Amino acid sequence: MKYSYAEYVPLIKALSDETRLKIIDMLSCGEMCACNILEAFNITQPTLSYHMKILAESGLVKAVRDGAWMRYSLNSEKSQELRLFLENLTQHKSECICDEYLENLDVSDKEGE
Amino acid sequence: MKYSYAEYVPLIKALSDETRLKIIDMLSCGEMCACNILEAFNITQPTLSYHMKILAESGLVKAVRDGAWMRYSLNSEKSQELRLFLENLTQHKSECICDEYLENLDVSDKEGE
DNA sequence: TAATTATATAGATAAGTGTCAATATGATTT
DNA sequence: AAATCATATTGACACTTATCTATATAATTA
Repeated sequence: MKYSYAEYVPLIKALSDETRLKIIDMLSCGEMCACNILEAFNITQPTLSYHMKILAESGLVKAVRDGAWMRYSLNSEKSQELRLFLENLTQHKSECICDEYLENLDVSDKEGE
Repeated sequence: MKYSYAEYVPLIKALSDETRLKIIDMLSCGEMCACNILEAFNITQPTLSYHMKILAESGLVKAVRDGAWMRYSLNSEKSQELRLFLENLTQHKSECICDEYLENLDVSDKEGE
């Protein structure tokens, strides 16, 4: 595997918070507006807005303005992409990042020595 | 889905760092000792030790002392467990967390109102 | 036993995160 | 136009994170 790690970090970070995991789970049932989601949590409206921004910027959640409301929904392509990344990452590979690391030590994190 | 969100947060946090993603990728090729992993990165030994502790405590990585060395390997059961959790989380569900949230509002985060 | 090698811990620090209250913006309704 | 409703932004704050240097521990070798 190669060069895509950093790309997935914001995606994974977006999922590394309990509140956001619950929001994702709620959205898996279908589209919801912010006010509906807010009802389900003991957090303030600005805090929810903060979490929704992180989820939307990660690409996991689609955000569409509908008049005064924001309609949020899951981007299932993105979540599948993440699952595939994780599968590939953890899967046993014969062609391996270690080859580069250990043979010529010439990869991003370890520059010319 | 229910009550397991918090349990998965440390697991996901463990993956939310580029260095640790690369370590996981290296370990997907097979068992390695800390000194071998260290060679591949521009970080100090204590920093690697810190990352390995997070990975080991998350359960994603098995750590075994072998004399002076630490032998690290992937716990593929754990990574599969995570992938299944994510699949379940993002999958469309008819029986939904929202039912509880929106009908009786009586779940962990939102106590009695 | 002394030196060396491999790893862990402690303490410091800069940057990032999640939360809130206060306020702003933007859309709808009266 | 004014009031209201839905959402976003700002600034503050406590807490967490990733990193380092210095040092400790633990195992191996000379």
